[in-house]
Amino acid sequence: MEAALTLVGNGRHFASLGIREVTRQAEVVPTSFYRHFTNMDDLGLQLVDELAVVLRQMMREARSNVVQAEKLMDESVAIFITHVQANRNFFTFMAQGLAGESQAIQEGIRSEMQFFASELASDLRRLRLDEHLSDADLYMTCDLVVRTVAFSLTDILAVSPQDDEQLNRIRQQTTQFLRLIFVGADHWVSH
Amino acid sequence: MEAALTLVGNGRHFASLGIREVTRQAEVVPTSFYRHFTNMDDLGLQLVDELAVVLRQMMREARSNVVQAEKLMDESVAIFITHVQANRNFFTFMAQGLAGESQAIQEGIRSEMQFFASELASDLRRLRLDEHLSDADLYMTCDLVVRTVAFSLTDILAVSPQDDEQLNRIRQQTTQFLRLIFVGADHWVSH
DNA sequence: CCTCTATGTGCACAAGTGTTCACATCTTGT
DNA sequence: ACAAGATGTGAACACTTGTGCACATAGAGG
Repeated sequence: MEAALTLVGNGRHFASLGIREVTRQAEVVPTSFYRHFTNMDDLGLQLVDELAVVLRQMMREARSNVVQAEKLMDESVAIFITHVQANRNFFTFMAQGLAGESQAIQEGIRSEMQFFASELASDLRRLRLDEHLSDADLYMTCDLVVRTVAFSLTDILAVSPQDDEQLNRIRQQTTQFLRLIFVGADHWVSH
Repeated sequence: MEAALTLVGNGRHFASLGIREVTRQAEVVPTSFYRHFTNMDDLGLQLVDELAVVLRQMMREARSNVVQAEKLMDESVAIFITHVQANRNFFTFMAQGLAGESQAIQEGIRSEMQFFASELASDLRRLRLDEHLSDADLYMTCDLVVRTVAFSLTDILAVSPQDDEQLNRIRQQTTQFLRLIFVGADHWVSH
């Protein structure tokens, strides 16, 4: 799995990886592959499971680090970018999987994002923000937030990890997006 | 190119396609491939060029069909979904390319989206909507709109083309997203 | 009509691929 | 210490792959 991630991080697309290629990178004989996975899709699915762990760690850190609502967005986005940098290959795999060729992997990532959105909604409720929103409208807002951040993933991955200037631009842009969404949520009237 | 699109529409990922595979689908001998392209990346780039045409057609249709600002969003989203259905393979290719393995293809699609966003900004200016927004803020809003719609692409492509119920749900959801964004834009204060 | 260019073909080759099987080795619980 | 299960190995197989070459054909402009 680590070998596959390395290849993905090296510019390859997961869908184009072969068994022999992965085992070569893992410095293991091709036959060994079958001791752990039945095919590449299987490996991908297990990667999704590990991705879930990475995302939850990130969520935990965001929860404990965000103190006041004022800087909520700036800090969350900053934490997101930090985690993407620290797990670049994982997040590359995630970005690829969103439109990948395995429907199962796609669903896995998608459901992980939904989970993230509902957790975010709970958190906002707990912080007593956006109290005028119905549950459905709050969830919709969070869904849009998660999508926006997920999309900015492709921006982050497209620039070199050392290019702090560009990263800063992306960070500000993403924060602006979220700000815009929450201004919308503040003035939202259901119907 | 058509053969490649067919394979992509059949569930394959563009990055995993081989020359022989494509020529087989095109009912042509592998050697013929080299008469038109130097490698698969080259083919992909030409697909991006054609994608640009498809997108511009869609934009043109949206411009001519949207009459009053009231139903602007509903109609635009509806047109988008119609075009995705009519060019499913093209849009699947686009969704894949956003996190694909060819950096050139990625940039092509990305720049196409930017172009779309700036055209949208011009249109809104022309319709005298959101006049209180600075150019930069208006562009940011349009960028977010384009990203949101692009993301909903993955939703559309994930459901069967005949599943009208799900498609309707996606249509409504996307429209809600846009509505939320524009409510935000309405109350946006620059700083 | 005839030539030139674009496109398609058949064949060949070396290299890479997924998967199998029988056999070796390591790790772990008792 | 030892049995058992998990993991790794090497050789082998039938295919598929990308790409090069010499040759055929078709269509268009003079």
